[in-house]
This record gives sequence, C-alpha cells and structure tokens, in this order.
Amino acid sequence: MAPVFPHLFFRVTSASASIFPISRSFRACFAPGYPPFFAYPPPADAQHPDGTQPAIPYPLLYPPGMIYAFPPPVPAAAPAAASAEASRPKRRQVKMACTNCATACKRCDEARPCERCKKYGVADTCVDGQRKERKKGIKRGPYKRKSKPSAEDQSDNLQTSESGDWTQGSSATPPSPSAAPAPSAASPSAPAPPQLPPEGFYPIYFPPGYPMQELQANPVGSTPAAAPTFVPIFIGGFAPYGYPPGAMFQLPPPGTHPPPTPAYQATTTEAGTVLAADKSSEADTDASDRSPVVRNGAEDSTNEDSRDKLGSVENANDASTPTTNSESSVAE
DNA sequence: AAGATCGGACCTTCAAGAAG
DNA sequence: TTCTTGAAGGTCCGATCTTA
Repeated sequence: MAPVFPHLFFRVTSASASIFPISRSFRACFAPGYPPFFAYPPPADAQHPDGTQPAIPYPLLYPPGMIYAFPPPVPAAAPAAASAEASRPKRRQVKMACTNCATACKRCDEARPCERCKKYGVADTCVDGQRKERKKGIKRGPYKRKSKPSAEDQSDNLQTSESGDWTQGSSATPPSPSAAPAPSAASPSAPAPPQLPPEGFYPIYFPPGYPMQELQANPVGSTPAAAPTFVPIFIGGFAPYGYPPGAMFQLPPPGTHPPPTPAYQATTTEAGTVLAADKSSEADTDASDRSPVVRNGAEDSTNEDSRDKLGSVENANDASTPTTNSESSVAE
C-alpha cells in the first residue's frame, strides 16, 4: 500500500540545481509565492537508526530540490525573553568525540576520521577516546517528585491552530509507510489529542492557511478510499535516510493553493538554529540562501572548521606522530 | 589576523530511588 | 517492573591568550 503524502512544495536552490539540472518548464511548475515544503527534521544523529547521518537539507531526485527542516509551531504570545530562550537551539553533541577534538575542545562528528581531523591532516590519529566508567554505589538522597505535566503541556508542539499557527497532521493512530491511511479520529468539534509520530517517523507541518481540507480530499499517493477527513502525515525517513517504499512526490494542482501569509519563521530543532525562513517567492535561490535555513551538525562543523585550527592534537596523541600536513591536502 | 588554549555552560547517560 | 530524578562524565562554545 502506498504511503500518503501531502502535496509537496520544493525549493530549488542553485546548489541543488547544479546537481540536478532543472528545466525551465519544470521550474515553472513551482507554485509562485508558495513557500518550500518543510519537513520536521530527523531526530538527533545519535538517535537515528543509521546513527551517522547529519540532519542536512534533504536533496530530492524527483523532482530535484531540497527539503528543509521545518519548525514546530511557536507559541503565539511568548514574552520576548522567554521566546528568545525557547528559540535557542539545543546544542547537539556527538556520543563520543575523537581524542583530537576532545583535547582541543572542538566539535567532532560521528565519522572516523572526523571532518576536523581530515581537514587538518591528522585523520590517522582520529580515534575514540576511552570513556570512564560511571561510579556505582553512590547514595542519593530522597528525590523530589515533580508533578506530572498537564495534557496541554504535552501538546505544546502539536496541531491545532486555527489562526496563523503552524499545523501538523496528527491522528490517533499514525500510519506506517506501508499501512493504509487510517481515517483520523479528529473532527471539527472534537479534535483528537495530538500524537507524536511513531519511532522513525517524522511529522509534517503545514504553513498557516494551508488548505487542509483540500489536501485531505486529494492526498497524493493515497488510496481511492482515502478518508475525507484530514489524513495524518508521518514520513518514515527522508533522503538521505531513504524514502518509504512507494513514496511519490507531486506538485499541487495549479491554482489550487493560494500562497499563505509570508510572515513565518523557520526554526529547526537541534542543529536547528532559528532563522528567518525564506520569505521570497522565488523558486530559485542562491547558496547563501540555503545555509541559514538549516544549521545542522555537519554545517556547524564545516563553519567551525573554517575558523578553527586543529587544537593540540599532537599532544593528545603520540607526540612523535608528525602532524604537519597542510590543510590544502584535505578535500573540502 | 589567525591560530591555540581552556573555563565553564550545556548535554547525555545511567544508577538510585520512588511508584505502580 | 517501570518511571523519574539528578549527578557524573562528557562535549564544545566562545572568550582570551599567543604567535606569525
């Protein structure tokens, strides 16, 4: 059974266009003024099944373009300080930094040799350090049990917005990619409680004003028996993680989706740095446009590497090991 | 100006303790 | 047995120092 996908809007960057040549006629398919499709970013690298792939913009082969990480809804009226605090991206760490990076107190990545070591020509000494064993038998005092979070607390990130908030598809029983789209338990009068996607699945959020009803009635790739109510969208894996079996992407019917209000902001989780989303209606953008949209671990690393030199890597390893390779020898 | 160093904020992990 | 807490141990940001 084919998984259900919404109409997707792809943003084509010059970078992606250079990789995947895009014909003029194809570009014309992009809904003018419509924002690119954003997908909720994959979980932390360390938590992801493959455990190694950074959360980068996802290149698509069909059609060529990029899917960008997309922000969960932002609380409407948060105090400035609080919102600033909330919008601050959580720092993501690798499970274990290599000895070189650990010594230099610099960002590492999961790969071995890590990018930083490769960049500075010490790939041969890029190894995991030894983790100390946690002490056992430490007595702990009586802990204070916190009160359970309320239901509304738990639904912070999820659906329900009737005026201008981002909306996420949800259902009482999120479908798997191979399962038929189950009719949502939600109804206008009694919306179903928001649900987190199942393990390995990522929810899709829709921009304000997105024609949900239309989407429900005409889900791309859905079965003929698609329910008239909104079909929750959970995607199990994005490139480079791999598409769900039978996944298909399709542009919306021309003229059926008026552009939503442009005033939105894109944040990403994690790596996610809060950034102004591309408000431009142009389908084609340059590379500088791309970098601010998603700031992930890989990009972080790259940026950092550009301004940091390798720390005392020599000291962290065999002092006799020559480490004078020039940076130019490292492929960027 | 650019690279190196490192203090300390931030994050993850997991054993202890509490609750069901 | 499962859940929750909270501290140990770790990563790495960013300010400061050093060097070319």
